[in-house]
Amino acid sequence: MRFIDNPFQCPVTRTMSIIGGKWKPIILNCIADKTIRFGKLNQLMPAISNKVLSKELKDLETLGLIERMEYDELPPRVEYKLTAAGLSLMPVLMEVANWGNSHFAKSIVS
Amino acid sequence: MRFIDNPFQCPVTRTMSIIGGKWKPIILNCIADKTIRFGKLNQLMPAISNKVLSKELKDLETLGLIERMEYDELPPRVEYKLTAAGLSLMPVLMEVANWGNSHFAKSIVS
DNA sequence: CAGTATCCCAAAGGATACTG
DNA sequence: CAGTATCCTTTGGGATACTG
Repeated sequence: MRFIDNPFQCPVTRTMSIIGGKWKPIILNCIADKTIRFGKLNQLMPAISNKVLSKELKDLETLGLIERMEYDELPPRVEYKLTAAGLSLMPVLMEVANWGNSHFAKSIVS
Repeated sequence: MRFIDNPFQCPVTRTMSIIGGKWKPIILNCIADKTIRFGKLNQLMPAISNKVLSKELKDLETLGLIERMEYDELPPRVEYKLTAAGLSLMPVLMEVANWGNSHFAKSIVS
């Protein structure tokens, strides 16, 4: 129980540091089982700023949850997709979503 | 898929706003199936400041995840325990922890 | 098209001292 | 004992303009 001294040794906290941000779960959900381009992601999430989207994608790549594929074309093309690790997160996100739905269903706008 | 415009309509994001903080999952875990006093929690988590602990507890109470019981004694005694909703979160936290353990096991100090 | 660069703001969290 | 009050630093995120 050492994480009581240092929360970042707690597996929950470490996972949260990955998916706990405002946009990361949504980005993962937008990628899902597709390969998708930067611009398409931006279009799916009009409220995210350019800077934040690119930073989040970098984070996710560094964590090994998504793969970035750059094609040598003009205009440039970059595609993202989930890695096996990224895919393995999806069921966890579903559990989290299920809890959110069953306990705060009133405020949902679908 | 409206949450793409407003992440707080996303059930994952809403759940994260509850358990995504630095301390809330740890607090819930420290309470677990016990009733526990403020001072005891502070002692279990020496790294959390007084102010933050009391704020987090208030948040969790407002959310209906814990119950606060105040006894009219001197010195004062206050005890906290999980509500049914709070308990229902524990399996979700376990899933999250399991993922964290299986994907980042190297950095764990137990 | 897929980003950077720059500047800015709000919110989270922390340290310390104090109180009914 | 169980908190408040005050002040401060850090972090996350956003707006906008620019570029290879």
